[in-house]
Amino acid sequence: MVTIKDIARTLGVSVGTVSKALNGRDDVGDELRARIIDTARELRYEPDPIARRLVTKRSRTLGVFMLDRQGFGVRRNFGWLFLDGILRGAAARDYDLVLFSNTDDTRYERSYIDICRSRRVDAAIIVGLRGDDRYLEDVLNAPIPVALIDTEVSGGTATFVSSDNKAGAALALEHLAFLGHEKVATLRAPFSYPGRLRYEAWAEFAAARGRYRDDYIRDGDFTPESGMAAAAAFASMKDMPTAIFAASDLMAIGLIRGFERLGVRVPEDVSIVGFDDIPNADLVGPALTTVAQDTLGIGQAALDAVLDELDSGSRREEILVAPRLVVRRSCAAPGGAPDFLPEGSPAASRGVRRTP
Amino acid sequence: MVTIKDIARTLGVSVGTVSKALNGRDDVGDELRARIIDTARELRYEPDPIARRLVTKRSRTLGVFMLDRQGFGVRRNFGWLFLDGILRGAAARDYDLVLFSNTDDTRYERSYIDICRSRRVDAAIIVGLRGDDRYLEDVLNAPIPVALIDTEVSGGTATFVSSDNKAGAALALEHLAFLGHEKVATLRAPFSYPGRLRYEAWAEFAAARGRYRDDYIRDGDFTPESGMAAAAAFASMKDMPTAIFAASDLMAIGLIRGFERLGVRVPEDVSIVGFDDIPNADLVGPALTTVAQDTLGIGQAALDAVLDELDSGSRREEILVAPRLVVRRSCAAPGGAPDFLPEGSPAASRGVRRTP
DNA sequence: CTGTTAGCGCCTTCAT
DNA sequence: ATGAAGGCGCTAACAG
Repeated sequence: MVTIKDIARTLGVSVGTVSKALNGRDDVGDELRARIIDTARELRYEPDPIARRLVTKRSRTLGVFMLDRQGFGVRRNFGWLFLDGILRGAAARDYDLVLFSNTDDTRYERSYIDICRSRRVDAAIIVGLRGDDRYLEDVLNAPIPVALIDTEVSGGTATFVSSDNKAGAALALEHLAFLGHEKVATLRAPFSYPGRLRYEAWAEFAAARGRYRDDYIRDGDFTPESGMAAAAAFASMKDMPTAIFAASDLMAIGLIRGFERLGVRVPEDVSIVGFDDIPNADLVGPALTTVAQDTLGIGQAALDAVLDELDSGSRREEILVAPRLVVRRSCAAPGGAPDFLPEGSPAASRGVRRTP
Repeated sequence: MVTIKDIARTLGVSVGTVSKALNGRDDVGDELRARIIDTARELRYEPDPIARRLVTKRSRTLGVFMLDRQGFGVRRNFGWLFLDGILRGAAARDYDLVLFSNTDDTRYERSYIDICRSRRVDAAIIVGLRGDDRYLEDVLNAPIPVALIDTEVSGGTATFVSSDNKAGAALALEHLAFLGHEKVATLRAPFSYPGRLRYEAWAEFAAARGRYRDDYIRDGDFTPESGMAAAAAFASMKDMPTAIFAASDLMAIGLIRGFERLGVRVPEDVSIVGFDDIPNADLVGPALTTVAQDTLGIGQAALDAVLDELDSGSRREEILVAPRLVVRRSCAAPGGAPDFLPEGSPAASRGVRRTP
């Protein structure tokens, strides 16, 4: 490992001068600076980040916490998708990421913020924090910048980042309306915060068109099983809806599987639209039309939020990232005509994406 | 931030003694040690990892590289699933993980090993390294312990960790045989190393039973599209196979979608078995029977490998982790009877798992 | 057993 | 414009 001391010695100057030259300070002669930079390159000098952060007190490192009490892991926890955006943003701004997860309880014994303190990370991004978390207080009063993604809580000194759930639901509902659906039901997930927002959008949309009906509301718990149960319930109605807005893809797929089992065709007999755009949602038969969360954008927004706060001290309360509609094959016009999306669709004008 | 200096001062002892006491060295009086530990706790002292690693030259930190030239990200890159096991193992052994990914090229300008050196990480786990990687040489000659997961290369000083692909394929083929299939084709992916192994298992299995046929081999590239193309090819055969072993789930699902479009029913007319158990493979219709990679076990094995090498200096060349068969609904007996798995199935005796 | 001394590699006053 | 010196927080000899 070559150090500034080495380059100082080979040039017969002092380490202080080398440090200044390398850090672009203006109190060093132009000619000397050039020589210093040259030999630094020749010697393949690399500043030691450890030593630097010991004196600067900043680590250029972020803590990322993937909270996952159910132990779903990368495989089944949507929150991991935000990591793409976080990683991309961190790389762009030259920060390192240290990753924590509480799938087991090993590190759950300490508050996330405590972990941050002991690791000397500059800021934290926490995915999936829940309202009853034992360290909630700590997080909301953290002394470092914190962004919360995919969370049911907000407030405190943290920045709340999420999809614009109501806008996203509106996208789906407008699409169904545009296809000609008037009898649009919802499978909601009222126990969760985003679930409630998505439901509210449905309720407002239905009410605005005079189409609000209590019996077009079913409750699920985000699982495919709850979707299958709801399919049976909807199928047994005398006045069955022609389209269903599910508050999550998993439930939407459950609806599809449930209808399939009952001989109800999707999309010919009933259109289904989901929310999230989970991995491989395009591979279930029929490929799912859904509201895609901009996971990349959310991750990046969270990262930018904490780093901006670090740089400028200015904190954002809340960042809502626009989702977009992904039109695939689980929705059709009520008659059973193939799905289509002509110019002028209200959804299209607000960020629709069409995939084969 | 309270330092050892603080606790030394409040106790009227020297920092050296405090350091020793806190690090469990035996050359310090029991009574003094107790008092030191007590006041350390009272002062809520936290050792500064930065300062420590500057002097010890060890960071208790691992570098994890998710290589992903296609930019698939968490959403579509199977390799991310290994992170669960890596995280779990790291938490258990009290190591931190710093995560890198090359979805963009920002950090791709430097060798992964270089990045490790500059970050002073103790060891590295690299997921998805390819044979034509520009830094291959560097990786194979790394001065720190390295584990390679889900990779086409091996050799050098790195530990190679992967699923036992041939054993996994055999599991699938034995299952098909047990169901009564004699005309078993394969959709292979010969351009990849695991793909070749899976194919070899098919070829050996077929040959051993006198059932090897060139026209039961089709080539794909791991995409659903290649599966759909293969479905068309198989469907047009005069002597169509009754079962197909696909070298990946994505291709298996492509086969299903392709057959669906052609009116060939799965599993009534043809059974499909995949490999990997990608997320939501249980949600495609019909739920996919497949060989599940033990992603958790692989991640943990890789982590243990590098840490063991760090501790003991003993390196493993290769670690093969046993996959298991997951029986779902895409396979049936040739006649079209519902799929079943009675006691005594050869697959069952070697780690089958049945899911609804 | 305990204290003293020297750094680890870098940055930053403060002199010169 | 350059150099010398001190220190970030900790560990590791080496003395006593």
